[in-house]
Amino acid sequence: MVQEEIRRGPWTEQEDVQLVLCVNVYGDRRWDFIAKVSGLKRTGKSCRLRWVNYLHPGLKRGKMTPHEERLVIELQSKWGNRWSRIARKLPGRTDNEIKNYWRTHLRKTAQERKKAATSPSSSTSSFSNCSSSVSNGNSPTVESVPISETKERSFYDTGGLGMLTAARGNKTSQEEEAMSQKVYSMDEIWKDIEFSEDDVIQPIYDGYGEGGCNFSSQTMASPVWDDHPVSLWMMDDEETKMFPPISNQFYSFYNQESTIFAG
DNA sequence: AATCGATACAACCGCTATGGA
DNA sequence: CTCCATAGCGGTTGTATCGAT
Repeated sequence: MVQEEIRRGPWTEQEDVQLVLCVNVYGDRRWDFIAKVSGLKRTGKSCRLRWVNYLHPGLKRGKMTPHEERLVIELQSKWGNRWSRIARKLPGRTDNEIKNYWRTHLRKTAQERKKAATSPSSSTSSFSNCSSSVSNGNSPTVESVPISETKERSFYDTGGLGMLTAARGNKTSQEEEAMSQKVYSMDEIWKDIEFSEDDVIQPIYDGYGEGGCNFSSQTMASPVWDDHPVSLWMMDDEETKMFPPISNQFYSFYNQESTIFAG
């Protein structure tokens, strides 16, 4: 048996759409199955991660608000590095995002502290505005983290998937220009999917996106299960083969959208 | 204009928890 | 009870981008 090559690295738009379609149809469980029927040469694990951290419609785009920052700091001090737990308190934020955020600030803070230690005169430094409750055994050395002094660009601010797309390939200037005019965000993808599959499956999501990011982790796809209690998961390998990879369906969708994706 | 370091984010890896056979 | 498959979690790494020099 020849092991099929597993793809790694950054996801392409095509893969993203394929995955979204699959999850839309089959739900966000059984990732190995999804990986198989989707035709994606990815592991189930990879699919899940991509979905959870990037494609989930409830994800909030944009940089952390001061309130969120404060919350992260407080919860981290309370619970330590229980990122998934912390993430549950921040609707629309993923554990990965919070983890990365914390790591960045942790490093920043460590540097600041180091600096402060070497120059006593600046010991009060810039952290005086931080939550006072921080600092217990859980968090390594951080006592506080600067809140909202972020001048950094925001990945999501600039178009999320669209920006990723622009960043990913070696686009020609024409393509980049087109991209800048037509940023194809996940929200739009979802709208398109809802539209194009309207008669195939009930839209699972309602009220996603900016402002409506009240997703509780189970909102996604579960309706599919509710509607199909004797689920597709009961297929064995043979049955799986009878399920054409979703990519076939995908291509019809993809073709419709090709002008957007391919320019 | 080129280079380099810092930053932010995506993705992977390894381990653990959980549930079903 | 044990074994196995799968999902989930936390840590780590890779890389694109930006700003400073």
